[in-house]
Order: sequence, then structure tokens, then C-alpha cells
Amino acid sequence: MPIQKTNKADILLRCWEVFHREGYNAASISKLAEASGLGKPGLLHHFGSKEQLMQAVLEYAREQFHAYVLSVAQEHLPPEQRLEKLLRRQNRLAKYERRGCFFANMALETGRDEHFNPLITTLFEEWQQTVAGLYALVSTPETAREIAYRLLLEYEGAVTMYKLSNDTAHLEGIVERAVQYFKQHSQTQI
Amino acid sequence: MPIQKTNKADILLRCWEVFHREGYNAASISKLAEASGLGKPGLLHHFGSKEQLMQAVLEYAREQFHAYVLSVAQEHLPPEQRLEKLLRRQNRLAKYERRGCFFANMALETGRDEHFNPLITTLFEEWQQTVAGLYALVSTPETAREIAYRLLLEYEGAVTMYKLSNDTAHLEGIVERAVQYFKQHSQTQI
Amino acid sequence: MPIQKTNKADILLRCWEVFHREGYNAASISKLAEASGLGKPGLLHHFGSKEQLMQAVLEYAREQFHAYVLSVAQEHLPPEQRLEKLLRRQNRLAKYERRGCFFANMALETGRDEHFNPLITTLFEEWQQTVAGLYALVSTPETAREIAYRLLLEYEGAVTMYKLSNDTAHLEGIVERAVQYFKQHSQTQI
Amino acid sequence: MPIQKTNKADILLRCWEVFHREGYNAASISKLAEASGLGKPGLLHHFGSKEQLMQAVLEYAREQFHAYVLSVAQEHLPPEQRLEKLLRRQNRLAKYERRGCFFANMALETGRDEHFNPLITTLFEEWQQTVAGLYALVSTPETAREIAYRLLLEYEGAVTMYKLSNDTAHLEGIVERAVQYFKQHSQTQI
DNA sequence: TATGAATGAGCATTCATTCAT
DNA sequence: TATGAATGAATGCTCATTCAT
Repeated sequence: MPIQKTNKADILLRCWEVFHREGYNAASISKLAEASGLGKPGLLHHFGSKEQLMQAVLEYAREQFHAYVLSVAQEHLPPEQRLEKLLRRQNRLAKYERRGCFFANMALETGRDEHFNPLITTLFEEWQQTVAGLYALVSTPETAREIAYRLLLEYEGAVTMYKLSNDTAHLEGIVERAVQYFKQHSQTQI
Repeated sequence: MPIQKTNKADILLRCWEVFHREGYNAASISKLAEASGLGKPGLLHHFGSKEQLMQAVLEYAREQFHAYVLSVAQEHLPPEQRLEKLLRRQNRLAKYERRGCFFANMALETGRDEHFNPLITTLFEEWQQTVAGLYALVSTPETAREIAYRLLLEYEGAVTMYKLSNDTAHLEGIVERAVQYFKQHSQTQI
Repeated sequence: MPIQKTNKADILLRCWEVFHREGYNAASISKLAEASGLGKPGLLHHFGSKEQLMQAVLEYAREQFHAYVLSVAQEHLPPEQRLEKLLRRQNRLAKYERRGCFFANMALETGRDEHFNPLITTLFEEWQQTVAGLYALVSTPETAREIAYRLLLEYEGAVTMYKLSNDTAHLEGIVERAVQYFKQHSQTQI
Repeated sequence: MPIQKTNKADILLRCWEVFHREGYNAASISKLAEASGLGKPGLLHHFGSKEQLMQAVLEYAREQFHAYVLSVAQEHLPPEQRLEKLLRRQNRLAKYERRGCFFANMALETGRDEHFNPLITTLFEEWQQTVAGLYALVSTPETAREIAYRLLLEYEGAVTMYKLSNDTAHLEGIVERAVQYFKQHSQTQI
């Protein structure tokens, strides 16, 4: 087994932080290399190029988002609580260093790049499906999808407003609204 | 008084396009200088630095947004049509070269920068006030503000989704929803 | 004794091709390692350094040149035909991928390097001796040496012109001239 | 008039020297920048890229070769002396720091590059025409062209041998042979 | 005012090489 | 022995900015 000064997940975590904090263009290989503990050639040895590193980071971020946020949808809790917990976790991520949503940030800065676009798009679709899955427990699938979509739009907007204002009320409002939607439809269905 | 080879508005327009297309960090002084017609020293002579140029561009973009989009709210049309026209104009801007919303793009890339933040924040507030003003014609001021706020969030989200997917349905959905809100409350009030 | 995954001659052949195609400086260890099948550390493990690898390649190329070209001088054919065949073989090498003469290429790019110089010089001397040996069959040794020397100069010049123009006439002219010299002196001697 | 710390001809001369001494690939922008007195960005500001700089250097070298070597063919001297003087000048260039012929060096290292090839090819053609012009004074145009061509081949070969051996006899032999050709044909014509 | 030249720092990437297993 | 990882230096080039005229 070869030596492994730093494991790949660790490198990706640190690079993710840099990309998240600085943005794609402003995150230089130097900064990424320093943050990851490897030298510049070491980092490029592992990932080939900045672009490929970014792809790896996007995939890693997606996995982490699944593990930390979306997985909540499968927990043994009342659906409403699962939704609330899921959104709170996501808010916690966004509030960390006031960075907002990694995927939304990258979407607006590099979203038209053919290498990054599919990864970001997929994540948003998965979010919608997951959230729609929860609403589907209290409404029709179609309505659930619609609510999830609208909630996604609102969330991305909220995260932008939060980043500008540093006012977490924008994020908390999302949770409120999500729960409210949930309640409205629960009653409707009865 | 000597003639002005290139007038300031023209320069700002061209720089706006570069910032919008490339993003703040990726827009180099070289590209900006070439696009603006002035040389690099000329551009910096006028504006001092890239940062100050960006501030000027943000102000210019705000003026243009007022003149082209928000001004619609004062036209002699039924309020509902004003709202629809306003949003359609705004969508037309976003669709141009699939660039999305200039202010949202800059918010996510540079929004924490103390020089740019107030300009972007102000624009969003003005948008909200303008749109709320229209809704206030058919509902209470408070409800109007709330709808305008939610519409803003949705719009920023929609513009992100549009940039990723190149599907204008995201933008058109906003118009529909805005009009729908309008109708709902009009009926309510009667 | 363990089997040898790749034998040395094979490695040298592949490295020779890279050096020939790219030139000494432009041939990177990466390219050489990939072409040779060994990794970078493997290649350097075998040869110590790029410089030492080049020396090995020069020696290998010299052996191959002896086996494929100069050996023709010993075949059982009329001397004139041996000369012609020898030169045609040499031309065939030069025409391969329009690479010209490996030794002349290396002479001009790295000929002053003390490690490579003797190997290249020796090859040229051997060529002269071999060709002079053939001319010596129909003229005095001194004349033979002179003709061989002049032919060497012309050949190196021709190979340069061929590389520039991609016109094989430069190379074929050498064969013609060599045969013509041969005939002139054959007649003279009679 | 803008400031001009170093004039272009001077820069080209110094870069020529570096390219001549080191070869194209081994001549780094750093070395070229240092030699030329400008910094790296300054050098690239003037020429755009290493490739374009090389093109400029090739053109400059050609001009210099015309002015210093080929111009001799127009002097008021007996043709034979003009030829001898021309070749001696050319030899003097080749002997400087044992660099050999700049155009032959570049031909073998980069001659297949489409940007450099035409410039090198043209120079060789001009050399042939000039030398043929002198031989044409004592023989038929066709013979003159043939002699000039053969002399070119021999010269390029000689310059290679000189670079390897550091023995100027290779170069001086060219002058002798050239003069000898001249005398042979002068007598023939009478 | 406008513009070519200049600059020091930094860019992403590759270099030849060494190390550790 | 072979091979992934690591490394310090250098690659060609661009950055935002300043200077001098």
C-alpha cells in the first residue's frame, strides 16, 4: 500500500471549503493546494486539473449533502418533522461562514460550464424529488412536486438574500413556509 | 470643451456586458478595456480600479434596470398588466445570452464584498417596493410586501434554474404565478 | 530469474522514437515514460536520469544504424549496389514520419553536450569509414575518404532540406550523386 | 512619443542570441526576458507569445543575414572574391560561440512548425539565389543553380560537423571548395 | 487626455527527480 | 522491482496596476 499523507475525502473537504468561500474563479490552485495540505503539483497529480478537481469536489459535495441533509427524509420521524429537520440542516450549512448554498453559488458562477452543469442540475433534481417525496405523503404526487419546486426556488432566493443581508430570517422563513405548506395540505387531504 | 470619444454610459454598458457574461473575477481588465474601447490605462484612469469600475457598473445597471424594468410600474395600464409587463421585461434581460440576473449573479459571487453589497441590496429592495406597490392596489400593504418578497425569492431561484437548464419555463412560471397571486387577492378583496 | 516485463531494447526503441519525434528538450520524462510502458520512476530507475537515458538511446540508435544501414556494406553485392542500397536504407529512416536523421537532429540541438557529443561524432566517423571503404574499391584511399566526407556533408544538408520542404528529391539526389561519383572514379581507375 | 527603454532591434538581437545558444525549446521566456532587459510580461507585451517572438527573431535574423552576409554579393569586387568574402562572413557567424548556423539549427529543431518553416525555407532559397547569381557570371544559369544547391547542402553539413568537432576546418573547406568550383567553371567557359 | 511600455505578483500547469512502500 | 505520491523549481502566460510621455 502506498503512502498516503492525506486521504482523498479530506482533500476534497478542504478544497470544497475553498471553492465555497472564494468561488470557483477566485479559488486558485495555490490556495487549494495550501488548504489541502498537498503542494500544487501534488494536488494536480491527484486530479489532473482545476476543472477536474472541481468536478470531484462537486461529486463529493453532493455525497455529503445526501449524507447530511437528504438522508433525513428517511429517518423514523413524522414527515413534517423530517421536512423541518432537513431544511434546518441545510440552513445550518448555508449559515456556516455565511457562505450560502454551494450548489447555487456554483450554478450562477459556472453553471453554464458543461462539466459542472450536470452535477449541479442532478443535485437540485434530487432535492426536489426528496422533498416532493415528503409532501406526497399528505397530498397528490403532482401537488407535492409543485410544492417542492416552488420551495426550491424560494430556497435559492432566500439563500441569496441571506448572503447579501446576513439576516438568517430569510432562511428561517423557508422552514416556516415549508411547514405551513405541509399543514395546509394535510388539512386539505383530510 | 473637447468632444468625448466615448461617453461614459457606453463604456459602462460594455463593461456591464463583460461582467455579466464572465462574472466578476473572470472579467479581466484586459477584456473590459477591449470591450470598452479604451485601453487598460484609460479604463483605470476613468474608474481608478477594477473594484471601483464594478461599483460604477452596478450603479449604471441599477439605473438601467429602473429605466427599462421598474419604470413599467408607473405606466398607464391596469395594475395586473403592469406587473406582467414588468416581469416579462425582466425575463427578457435574463434570457439575453442566457446570462440570468446580473444582480443575483454578482450577489452570489461577490455579495459579501462591502463595496458591492449595498448597491445590490438596494436594487433588490427597490424591486420589492415597486412590486409591492402594485400588489398594494389590490390588497393590504402588508400582504403586498409579503407577496413581493416571496416573488423575489422565487424569481431569484427561477433565474438560477433557468441558467442551469436553459429552460425558459422557469422564468415564465414566475409571470404566471405573479399574475395568479394578483388575481387571487383581487378577488379576495372584492 | 524473474521474467522481464519489458526488455531494454524495446524501451530504448520507444524512447528513441520520442526523442526523434520531439527533440531532446521537448521530449519530457512523462512522454518517454508513457511511450516506454514504464512509469516515470521506473524509467529513471533503469537509466538514472534523462541525460543518461539519452546516452543509452544514442548507443542503441548507433547499434541499430549499424545493423540496418552500415551492415549493407558487407553484403555480397557489387560495391556500387551496396552503396546505393546503404543510402536508400538511410533515406528510408529519414523519411519515416519526416523525422530526418536522428544523429544530425541531436547534433544540432545538443551536440555541444559533452555526454552526447562523442556518441554522435563516432557514428559519423563510422559512416565515413564505411562509405569510404566502398569507394576505396574503385579509387585511392585518400580520394575515397574525400568523397565519403563530401557525401556526408551533402547528406546532412539534404536531410535538413528534406525536413524543411518535405520533398524527398533532396534525399534521392544524394543517392544519384553517390552513384555518379562511383561511376566517375570507376572509369578513371580503369 | 512613448518611452522606449530598449528598442526592438536590440531586443531581437539579444533574443536571437539566446535562441541561437540554447535552441528554441531550451530558451525559456525567463532567459529571453533577462537577456533582453525586459521582464517576462514586458517581452510578451511586445511579441504576444514565445512563438511570435521566435517568428520576429527569425525575420530579424534574416534581415541581418542579408545585411551582413548576402549583401556582399553586390559589392564592387571580382565575383570570385565576392563569393569568398560572403562565405567567410557566414563562417564567422557560425564560429561565434561555436553556435553554427542559426537557420539550420532551427530547421532541425522546429523546422516542421508551420510558423517557422516558411521563414527558414525562404532564407535558404535566398542564399541559393544569391550564390547562384555569382556562379552564373562564369557558367550557365542551370549549372550555377546546381553548384549553389550543392554548396548549400555541403555548408549545412559542414556546420553540423563543425558544431560537433569544434574544428573550423569543416567550414574553411567549404570556402576552398566554393572557390575551386568557381575556378573550374571559369576555365571551362573560356 | 490618452496610450504604449513596464512591472511584480500570480496564474494553471509541467518539469525532472526522489521517496516510501 | 515496481509504482503511486510527493516536491521544489520552472514553464508560458495573464493579472491588476503604474509610469512616462
